[in-house]
Amino acid sequence: MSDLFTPADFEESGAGPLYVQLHRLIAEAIASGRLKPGDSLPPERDMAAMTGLSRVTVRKGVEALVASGQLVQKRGSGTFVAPRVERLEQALSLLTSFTEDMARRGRRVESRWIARGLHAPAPEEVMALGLGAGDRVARLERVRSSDGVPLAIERASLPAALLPDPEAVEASLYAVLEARGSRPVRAVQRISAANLGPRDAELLGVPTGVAGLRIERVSYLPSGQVVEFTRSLYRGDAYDFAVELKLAPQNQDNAAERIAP
Amino acid sequence: MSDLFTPADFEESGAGPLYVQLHRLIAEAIASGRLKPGDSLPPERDMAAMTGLSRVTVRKGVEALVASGQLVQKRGSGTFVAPRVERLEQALSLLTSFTEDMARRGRRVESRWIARGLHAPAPEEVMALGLGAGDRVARLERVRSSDGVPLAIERASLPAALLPDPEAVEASLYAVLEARGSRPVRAVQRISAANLGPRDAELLGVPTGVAGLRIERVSYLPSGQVVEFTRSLYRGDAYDFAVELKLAPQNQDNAAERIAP
DNA sequence: TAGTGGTCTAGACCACCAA
DNA sequence: TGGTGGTCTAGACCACTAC
Repeated sequence: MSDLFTPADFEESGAGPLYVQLHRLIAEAIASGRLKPGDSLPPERDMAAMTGLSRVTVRKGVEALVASGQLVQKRGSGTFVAPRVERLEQALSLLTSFTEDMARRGRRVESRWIARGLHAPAPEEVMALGLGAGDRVARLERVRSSDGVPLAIERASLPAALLPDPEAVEASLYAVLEARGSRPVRAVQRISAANLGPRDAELLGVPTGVAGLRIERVSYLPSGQVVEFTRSLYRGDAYDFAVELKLAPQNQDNAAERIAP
Repeated sequence: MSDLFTPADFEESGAGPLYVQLHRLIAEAIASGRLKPGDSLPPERDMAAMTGLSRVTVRKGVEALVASGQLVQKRGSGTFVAPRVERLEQALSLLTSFTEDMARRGRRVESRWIARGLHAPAPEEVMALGLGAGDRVARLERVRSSDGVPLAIERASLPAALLPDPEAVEASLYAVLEARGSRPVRAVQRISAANLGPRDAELLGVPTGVAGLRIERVSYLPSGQVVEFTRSLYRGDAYDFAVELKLAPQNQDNAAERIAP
């Protein structure tokens, strides 16, 4: 490992800014398997000496690899190749709760509550939930983990009429809704990607800037009333969403047209 | 705008590293509307003087906002609040091509070809396409844009038997497949998020590290043969995928079980 | 040409971890 | 206690843009 960055190697490593060259050198070492998960990199000061760069430049070269989750830095300890994270796959075409979904594949689910209570609704919530004047909203915010690994942040808003006592929700929101006879039967989700901000990244235990999957879900009762408006952030490196597509039908009365006319 | 960063403001701006404080200050100014799209920030050297920080620290504070697309930096010109990018929404439950999808909402589509040809398959392609010994693979790599804005990178692999002449593909791959009588009727997609590497970021005209939506699609003929194996990267800030969910049925023979048993 | 962001340096101090 | 990463500085040169 100490022969990773001889000054000679570094000279030949191609064009571009020095920190990009270093980034490429390390990324290739990981991709080729010369650096394996759990391996440690030389200390930053050593890498600087070996390459002839300043420590600031070395850190800049390493930065993107840390941000993308390929390297892990531990203060006081060192820089390591990240362990392989097992990707979980979730089927997108079914309306299930996180708890149910994990249970189905035999995983324990832990929830850490960040906030739980009744509030005056934000304008966004009034819109999404179709609230009237004076209506209150139940908010649930928690970090979902499986086997000790944080996987997602979930921020749910429901009309207080449907969930007057948010404190009653323990593991599964849908279980509580089911008991109250207001389990949703239909939902529309929007999926996009975003870099995690400092707060969200800390909640998920990853560096700021890592790519996350952002999912907005609006769920409906059979009557058409909105049950929940949930914004979730999943770790991009730990989650896959899978969906099956069918050939676009010619008739106009299908789900897609309702979603994106 | 020049009163954004008085030393006084900065003193009160709370705890944490200095660059985080600066980041928060700017982020709040954008969120609150005090900084609007198109507005310019003071030059880095000026911000350093106004806050009492070094320029390196100012750059570090701005960095995350540039990576997440909220700010745009132009060498020789300045730092600006990013224009609002109109988010496009794509329905996930239908099997349509990019070209058809855009046409349906009245948008022009441009494709820039990066590569197009017949090759010996990579192991990954042999697996996904179910190729036999000696089979060749047609590869199509292009950047998809709409109204001049790059939206996605598309890397498609097909059995050469189904597409012996990749050069024949112009705008729509599915149109060519349709003409050859081998248009897919079913597909399975996997969606995740990833930070864009330098190469992909450059193709999409965004900074390295921005969050992108990564989509892997495998499409099938009615016979069950695989038609295409496509890996796409969408700009996370420009694309939403929408999908409608239904209540999970109790029977075991449904799409989700086939996708994620 | 003057001003901007992009890169890079040498050196410093701190917080944290492991022996 | 010694070594690690985390933060920060003052100053330099370059490439590019706008005038």
